[in-house]
Amino acid sequence: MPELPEVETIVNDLKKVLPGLKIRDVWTDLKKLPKNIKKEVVGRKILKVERRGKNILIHLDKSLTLLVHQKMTGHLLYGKWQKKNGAWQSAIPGPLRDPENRFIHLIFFLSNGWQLALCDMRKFAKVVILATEKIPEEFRNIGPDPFDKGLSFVEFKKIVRGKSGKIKIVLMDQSVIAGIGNIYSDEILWLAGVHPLKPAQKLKEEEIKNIYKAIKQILNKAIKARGSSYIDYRDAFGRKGNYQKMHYAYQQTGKKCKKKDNGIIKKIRIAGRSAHFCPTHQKL
DNA sequence: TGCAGTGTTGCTTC
DNA sequence: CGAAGCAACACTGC
Repeated sequence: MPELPEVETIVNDLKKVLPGLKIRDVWTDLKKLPKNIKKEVVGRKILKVERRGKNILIHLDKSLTLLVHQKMTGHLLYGKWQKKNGAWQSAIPGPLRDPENRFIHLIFFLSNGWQLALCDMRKFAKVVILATEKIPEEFRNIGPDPFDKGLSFVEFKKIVRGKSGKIKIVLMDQSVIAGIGNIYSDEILWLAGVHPLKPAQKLKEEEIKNIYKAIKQILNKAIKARGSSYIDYRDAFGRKGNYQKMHYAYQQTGKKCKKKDNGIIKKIRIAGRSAHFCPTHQKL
């Protein structure tokens, strides 16, 4: 489930290999992909790769941008594949042959003989080509990045206090702050010591401050660990991340709280999704 | 064996 | 208007 740390990892990987290459051809079996994609991108040169929230932007020449949102099970891979018995198989041994990397649904063939592929078991990912100038409009509903210099505590407090609803839901709201999903909202609230069901408007100044600090601490730690590979996530070279080994709360149901407060991690459902927390130090 | 669980986003419904 | 539910989809595990 690629959230900010996973997208950041993939984007950093792709930054090392893609710029300067040209797209020579495109293959896909996705039905809902815009039909013009192939026509638009073939012959284009890749200039720059960047992240916006959980979105990946691949800037091309002729003022075009390829926008990829990996949604739940999508991840971009850089490698070489060949068709064998009707299925794409990695031509290179190693992590790309991990079974989680076998759901190849889109391939960009590059000018150096390598390929950029979208692996996406559930085919939820969004891939669109748009004029670079349309990006602000595309992202009109996306909030600041947690690492934006402009996002001071005062600003963050104002945003959070202005939202109704439970704090976990507010943290996952991409229009509030961009990049946090189910895994990291659990992790952030555990570290901040705030109950996921607490209404955002009822948070004390100190609690908001703890959340504000926890966001950066958790996300930085997860980026260093190259993201969470709870199930399917892999980096651009097909390798697992390591943050799932350090989870405090997410999927830790029944385990002892790592704060050593005798709490046992509990799992509840909030708005149809799982939430994990320690009832001892995360009080309502 | 069949069905619940897995989570992101946007759309629909109330 | 806001909150809740669901569809898009495929595979795993109980």
